[in-house]
Amino acid sequence: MNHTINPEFFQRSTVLVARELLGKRLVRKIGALRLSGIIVETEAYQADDPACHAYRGKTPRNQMLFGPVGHSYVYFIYGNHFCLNIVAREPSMISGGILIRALVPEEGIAEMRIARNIDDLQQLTNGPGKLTQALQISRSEEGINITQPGSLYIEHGVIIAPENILATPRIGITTAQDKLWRFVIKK
DNA sequence: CACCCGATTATCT
DNA sequence: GATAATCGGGTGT
Repeated sequence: MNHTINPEFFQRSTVLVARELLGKRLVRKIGALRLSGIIVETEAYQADDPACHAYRGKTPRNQMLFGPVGHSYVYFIYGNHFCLNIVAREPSMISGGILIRALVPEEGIAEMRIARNIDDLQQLTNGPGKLTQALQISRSEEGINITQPGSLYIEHGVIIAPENILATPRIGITTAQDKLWRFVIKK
């Protein structure tokens, strides 16, 4: 499965889309170079959720979360790292997005090792800031429509059986820890 | 305009 | 397993 995803896919419950993004392939094209990996960890953030950037209203930084679904939202955190989100929400929700937390590298592994300055395959894209570094994603990759082929998009990838998906509290936040909105593929 | 803190990572032990 | 590093944005003065 290597074709892109319908925009309607992202116009559903943010939590549902976060779960269904597992197994999809994230593709980054830089000229003739193609880098990709299978999404194996996501987190959902939506408007009525204190942990969501958009919870306290629209600002220049988070406005993408209120914008069209199926587009990228990139933010800078801890003074060092970029994190990649995909805008997704049901029509009744004002904002929402899904943090892509980890990939299993597929194509362009040699290029990723150079970008990361590290050899260990396990460490290449196993964190939100790590995968953006490996795929060379920064603020200039914000606002891209990831439902059509371009410099950044998502393909169908592989099917993940429901029994292989684990739901847990989200990482690195202090509120709403009762919400099991982090999804990972069991190893 | 100053202060505070964060959806993290690398680099130790 | 623990901790320092690091700086842009949000919030309030």
